[in-house]
Amino acid sequence: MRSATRRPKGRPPATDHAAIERAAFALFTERGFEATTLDAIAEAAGIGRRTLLRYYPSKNDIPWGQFDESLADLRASLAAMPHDIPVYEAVHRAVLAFNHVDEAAVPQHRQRMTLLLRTPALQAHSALKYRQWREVITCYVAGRLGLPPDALLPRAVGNVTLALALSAYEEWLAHEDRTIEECLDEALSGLRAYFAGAVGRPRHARA
Amino acid sequence: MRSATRRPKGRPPATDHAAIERAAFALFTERGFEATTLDAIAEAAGIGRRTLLRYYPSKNDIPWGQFDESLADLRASLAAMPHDIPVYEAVHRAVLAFNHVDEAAVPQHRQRMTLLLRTPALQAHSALKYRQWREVITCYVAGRLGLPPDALLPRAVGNVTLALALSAYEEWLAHEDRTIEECLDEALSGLRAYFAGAVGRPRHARA
DNA sequence: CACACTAATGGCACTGAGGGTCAAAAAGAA
DNA sequence: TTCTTTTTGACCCTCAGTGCCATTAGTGTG
Repeated sequence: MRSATRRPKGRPPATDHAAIERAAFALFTERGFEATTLDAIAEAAGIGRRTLLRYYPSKNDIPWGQFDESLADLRASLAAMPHDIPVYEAVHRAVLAFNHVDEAAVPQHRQRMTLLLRTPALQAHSALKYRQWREVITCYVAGRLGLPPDALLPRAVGNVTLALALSAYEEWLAHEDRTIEECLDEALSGLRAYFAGAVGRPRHARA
Repeated sequence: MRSATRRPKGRPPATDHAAIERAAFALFTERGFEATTLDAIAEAAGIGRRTLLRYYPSKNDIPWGQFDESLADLRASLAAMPHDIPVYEAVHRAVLAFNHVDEAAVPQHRQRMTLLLRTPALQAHSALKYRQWREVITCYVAGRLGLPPDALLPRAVGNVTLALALSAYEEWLAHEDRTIEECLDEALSGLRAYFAGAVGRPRHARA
């Protein structure tokens, strides 16, 4: 049963991230995030509190799971984009691909994102996670435009792309029947119209 | 000397927000934000720690000062915008006005924004402040478009406008010689070009 | 002047997050 | 068995934030 990737040397881990997250999410949904203490999570996962804090640098990082590792996918996806499409198109496609989840995993993803987007402590902490995500976008855009990554435009595109993605996620959470892809598309096209000035002289509708 | 707005009743306050912020910023710049404890700030301000936490709900709120109150200005500024200009133009003008600071106050503003934008704990906490700021934009846009405030487009505009403002601030902080107005203008126009697809086939520049 | 009344203060105790240190536990290797 | 390696978890500490409550410093009244 334990043939694959044979154990290297010392004492084997008592648990893994998946098990901890299962225990943690059960408690979060039961009592809420803030009301769940690290002690409670550790006990539910059958480990010590100190060990729990070795698996995750902070309580706030638990709902994010292995997010940091997944950023490599986003980077790779961007790198694989053809060079003959507009930058915004490449970015949009990569964001769509990055946020695709299998049908079966949708309920878990909804639960996770609900927690992340509706819990104040996590809304705050997430800013630190988003920063890394934005950097991936920013670096790609800077590369495509031949600008340094700390130039205004690439950074603005990184910030704005994140803003769009979060808007789409909020919409997705509020409407059970929608897909993330739909929401992302709508957010992008709506914003393009907004910036083109094609939206916002509604002298006709209402009053 | 104490004629204006005579004291109402009970024990007079031992300090005020301005005095606390002065003491706090001195310590923040001296030792850094994280390394400054609430006890140290309270002592420097000549008050008890418990009292300090009545003036500010948390340590993270100190650098933000009276931000919440200033949101009323943003709201008013938007409400006063003419209805015959595109929504994005109205929003842009209001954001410019909101972020205008007097020449004399620029150094303090730089110091405050540096702290807010470059301190991880504050980057995180600021997300909660930004939320209220975004809501003001979102509600205005929703009103102009005849949509509910929780519709996708108004929310996206709120998120994106914040993203632009933050990008401009980062640029402003990195370049002593620039004004916030310039940076905001450049961010907005750059993004309009980006979304128009007018940017990003730089087959001519370099290689 | 003494006595209420009122609002701000600040001390005390408590919880919970997070980190540093280190001895014990549990595996493989010699 | 013994050595080596890695994880574990106990113990102790600091600091943010909260509830509670007696104290203090003013104002207003008899």
